Amino acid sequence: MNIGEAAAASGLPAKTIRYYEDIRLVRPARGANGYREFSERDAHKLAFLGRARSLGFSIEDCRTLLSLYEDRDRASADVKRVAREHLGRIERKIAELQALRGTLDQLIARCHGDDRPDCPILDDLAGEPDRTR
Amino acid sequence: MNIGEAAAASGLPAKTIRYYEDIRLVRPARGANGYREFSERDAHKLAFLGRARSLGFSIEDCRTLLSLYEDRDRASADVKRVAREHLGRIERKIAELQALRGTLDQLIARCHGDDRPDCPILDDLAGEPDRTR
DNA sequence: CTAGGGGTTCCTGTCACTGGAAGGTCAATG
DNA sequence: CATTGACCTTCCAGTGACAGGAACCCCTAG
Repeated sequence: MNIGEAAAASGLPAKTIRYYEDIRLVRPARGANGYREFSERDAHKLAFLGRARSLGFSIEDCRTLLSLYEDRDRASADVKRVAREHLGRIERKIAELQALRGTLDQLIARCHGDDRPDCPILDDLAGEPDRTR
Repeated sequence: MNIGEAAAASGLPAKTIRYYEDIRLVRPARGANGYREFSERDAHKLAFLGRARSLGFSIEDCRTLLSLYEDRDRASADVKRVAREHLGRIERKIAELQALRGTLDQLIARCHGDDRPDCPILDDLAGEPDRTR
């Protein structure tokens, strides 16, 4: 199957598949005309990558997960560790964004948002002490 | 004040300040020796930018906020709109990450994480239907 | 024979910096 | 006066994970 079919089968854009070949995540065969030839196994790998990426795993994590997937002697502990580290990063990111949300929420609440120029949001960004809080 | 002092005063790395000049967020004067010369006003702007960036505003948002900050005839509604749009992006991102966390949590919980090879995390990534859930 | 819809490579751009190389300038010291 | 070391300058490359587009090749149908 050529790249268009592989894209349809895996749900990944052809551009992305070419990129994955560039960084050696997949290594499709080549036909006489220079076209990539994807096996079922290649397509399966691509779908695996698509799902791993949609869970937010980095490309390097994907590389690790893929090699674990293909290793019949893997230990599930290794997979779990990768997933847990990823989960930790996500949780830290959530906490960080929630803190931002809290700050922004407060600033927005205090700004009347009309056609007058005075604005607690700008005051805060300018480092001015807040007299209304 | 030269770039090192401006960096210390604003809390931004000198590299970042040079970059901000590159993209015309600040326009410090130049001395006879070619060194940048930052006024108090410049330093204040840099600190403003640092705070806006730390709230997660994009550079383009910062550009807008800075011009609003410097416009005495601004309407606070304009500032509030920028902030609300940013807040919306943050909230969408939080929701997205929370969904990822939920999925990952479940997968991790079901993986025994020992030295055996069978692993629900890999099974899920491989697209296999789950028999234990 | 031509048109179109595949495919190919290569280059550029994204975002907001960061690191590093090669070299100029300044203030203090020997 | 020469040197040292801290500072400054510019320019180039890399980050992550692609996306857009140009220029060109290939295959099939009409």
